[in-house]
Amino acid sequence: MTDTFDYKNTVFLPKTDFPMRGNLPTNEPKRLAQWEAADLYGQIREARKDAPNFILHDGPPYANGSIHIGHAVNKVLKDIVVRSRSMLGFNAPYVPGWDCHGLPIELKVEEKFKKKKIKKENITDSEFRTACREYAKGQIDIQREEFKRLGVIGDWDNPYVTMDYNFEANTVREIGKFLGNGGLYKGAKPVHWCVSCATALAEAEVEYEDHTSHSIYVKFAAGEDLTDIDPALAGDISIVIWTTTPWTIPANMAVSVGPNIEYAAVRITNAGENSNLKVGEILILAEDLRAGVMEAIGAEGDVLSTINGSAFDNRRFRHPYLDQDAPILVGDHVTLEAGTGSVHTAPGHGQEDYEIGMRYGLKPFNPVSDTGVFYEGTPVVEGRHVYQANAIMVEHLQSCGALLETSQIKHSYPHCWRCHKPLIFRATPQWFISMDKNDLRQKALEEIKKTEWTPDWGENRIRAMVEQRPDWCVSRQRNWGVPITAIRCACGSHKVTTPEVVEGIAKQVELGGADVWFAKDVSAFLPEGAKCPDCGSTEFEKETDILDVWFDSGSTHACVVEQRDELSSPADLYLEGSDQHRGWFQSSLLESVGTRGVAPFKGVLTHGFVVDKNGNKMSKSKGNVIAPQKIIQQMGSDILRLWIASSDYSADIRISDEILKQLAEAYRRIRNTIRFLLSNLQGFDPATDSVAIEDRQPLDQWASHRLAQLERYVHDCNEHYQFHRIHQEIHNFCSVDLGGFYLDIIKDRLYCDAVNSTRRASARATIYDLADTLIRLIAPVLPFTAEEAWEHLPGSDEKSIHLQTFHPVNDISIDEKAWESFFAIREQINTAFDEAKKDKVVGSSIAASITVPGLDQSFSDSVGESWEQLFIVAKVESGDAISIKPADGTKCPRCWNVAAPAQPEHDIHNELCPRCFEVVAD
RNA sequence: GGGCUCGUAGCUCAGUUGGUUAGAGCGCACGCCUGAUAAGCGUGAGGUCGGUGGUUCGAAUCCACCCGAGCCCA
Repeated sequence: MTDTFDYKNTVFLPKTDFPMRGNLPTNEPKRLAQWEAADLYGQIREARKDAPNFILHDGPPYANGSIHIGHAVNKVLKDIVVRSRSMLGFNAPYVPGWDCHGLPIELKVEEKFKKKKIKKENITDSEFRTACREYAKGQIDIQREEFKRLGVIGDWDNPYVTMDYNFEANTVREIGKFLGNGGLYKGAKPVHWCVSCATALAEAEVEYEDHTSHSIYVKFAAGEDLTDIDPALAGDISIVIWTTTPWTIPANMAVSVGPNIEYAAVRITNAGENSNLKVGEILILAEDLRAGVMEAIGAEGDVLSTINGSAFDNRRFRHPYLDQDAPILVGDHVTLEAGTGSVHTAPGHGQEDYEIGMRYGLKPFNPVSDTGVFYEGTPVVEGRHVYQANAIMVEHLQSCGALLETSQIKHSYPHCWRCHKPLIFRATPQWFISMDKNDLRQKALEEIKKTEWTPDWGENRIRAMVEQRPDWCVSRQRNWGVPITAIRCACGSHKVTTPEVVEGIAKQVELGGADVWFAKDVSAFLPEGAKCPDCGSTEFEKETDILDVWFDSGSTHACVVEQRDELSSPADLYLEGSDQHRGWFQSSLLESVGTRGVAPFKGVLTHGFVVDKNGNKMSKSKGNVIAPQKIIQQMGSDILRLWIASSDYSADIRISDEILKQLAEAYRRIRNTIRFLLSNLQGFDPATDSVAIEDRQPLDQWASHRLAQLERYVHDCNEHYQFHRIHQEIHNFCSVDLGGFYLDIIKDRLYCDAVNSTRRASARATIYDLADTLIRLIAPVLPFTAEEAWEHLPGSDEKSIHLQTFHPVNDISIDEKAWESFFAIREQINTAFDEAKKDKVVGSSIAASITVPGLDQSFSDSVGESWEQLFIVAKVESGDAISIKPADGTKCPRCWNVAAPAQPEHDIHNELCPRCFEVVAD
């Protein structure tokens, strides 16, 4: 009889509908649809409406192209912040946004017209802008779906969009504030200029790439007697400059030398093959660079004398071929890194040249047009393009006797971020936001100090940048953007553009978009009979430049955070990649400080960039790009999110197939642990079946204590944005504390004890806590999985897990020392078991009898478990050493423990152990 | 070239104010179980803490330089 009695049905084996495999790629979209149908985001807002705000303000991605892995990292980190703050009890609305204006979209739209064979001349600016608007809208729709698929929760139906009329109107108001307070001025400065795109570029739009340039050494002859400086300076004297931009020679205005540099007067003794050198003439060179220069120009000479650079201050030298002076300027920007120690200075074509030129009263002279062609009347290069002018200039300088040497040099050179053509520096009329007017720089630095930077080195980084940065050039000579709505009088004054006028313009933009500025006559924006406050004229013109897109996005605190009811300013957190110290963090800071005197954020969090397994950046050419779409399709968003959460974002974040595989394994571990917990909660009702921690079995108290520790740890990590520690700790907890110990031991109770036994009830109550807490803790990182598990948790709120909060676990103190020594013995026993099993002494430990030295019976008593239970063996005896042998006795056919049967004479249940006999015989 | 940052086992991460033979999990190898089973458990092997020099009784931890990588700038 006993052979055939099936005890399996009397054992409470785990059972659950929560599947072992997540099947994420197919299940996640369904879950998204369910959340959307239920308006989960709206539900959360309603649930948290009275809670304190936590405002994470979204930095707008540029509305162009599909999202890449960097977008995914950024948006998921934001989402984890938003979800965790919500579960910490905050009201954390998330309003995503997009940056819509700017050159990249213009270029895309131009391409589209080109493909349709429509010439630029045949479309109006207005039509073009409409096309840009449509294109941006399409891009937003693409990215929105991709972001949603990542599980990012937010107000996707009402995002902010920088091309919305309201946003544009508020941008007009913001730039108007700078105009009103004098922070905005029109000047001419050399700016990075792309002659191909015919526009000025912001620093953020410049990329450095290798470029081969002409390197030239050029003589500038003395234009006056210099013997008062040093008697050696008699005869045929020249100062030698070195430059890699020969095309700027037509705009040369001066030669700069260093104040702390010694210059040698070198008399040529051997001119070698150099046709533009004569024996006896004297060259002025930095002494430290003399040897190298002499070798380069193929000549030999004697040093007659050395003279400090400052001695040449303002002395007259002559342009190599134009009938004009090139005075000597003394400046600290001159270095001995390369060249001759004397620097060709063209204030219209270089930042440093401009600055020193200003000090000496030299105007920035620029003979180059928007498209890079030299203006009419420019000697030698008139009508030629700057790209061609290098060769022309080299030839001309050679023929006029000024060129000493020319060669090719490969170096890093600024290029346009869009068309990748080499840039030039070109002085043009531009609008600037002054860093010093109204103490903008100083105030910004003070606000930086008040902001909480995560990681903390972010503060140093942005401070150094703000300390050094030049005035902010906010002009763009393009179409697709918010106009700088200044009205100019012929006298150059913009004073007619009063705050009232700006507000009137903004009102019109609200109704018709920024297009109205271009569409209407200037009179539409001025009051009747407006007169220039400076000259009394009544003739005005509209400025035509548009704003740098960084100004748009820098204004989001004003156009979004201050505008929307659910948000509040300043935001609690801005969270972006570390490149934004120079980008959005800075433009937002400067805009806000310049208009409101305070930073728009209380805290700033930055993350690193995604790199491949070797730590190298991802690029198409290297073929090491990993697309988020592919990961989602193959593994699911929760895996992608787990990767992001598990990475320490304060440095670069690595990704590879191996790393993803590892995360998939980790996911499985967490999922299966939760599954096991759920499977042992059949019929459990937390309302009636919970057990107070004081009343639980000591072993269960241990598990509860560990859970409480974990919960506190995760809580703390969430507060401090230390997400990777959360994953590490949860995973460890599942593997070591639960799988490797606790769950293994309580299986006996769960499966075999009587349904209503105290010990089983205690374990089930603990398991419920474990499941409930683990599901909450993973929810911000694994929103899909958490929701699915939540549905399977008995007695859980019918509302989404994402409406819940974290809650502390009741804790109870345990004897940590005693547990430590227990685990130490356990480890030794496990090692012994491993050998015993390999030697085939025993198979499973449950059928083994062991001896253990120095057992502390009081521990076993205090834990309320027998040693047999704790070690999961048949018999434990005290002995001199650890030994293992097969256990004597009968294997209970129900619980598989080896023991003496309770009723060997029983008709049916003659092999059952006492516990099982009681349960089965009832 | 400059500023900031990073470099601990194959992978992801710990490592408190410098102090005993540098930790965890995963992966791997070798076993066990077959009542978490396209699961679960155990044991084990892996590191001259990027390199070199220095400070110190003592350095993964402090300093200098170098190498590699990233972001930003020139």
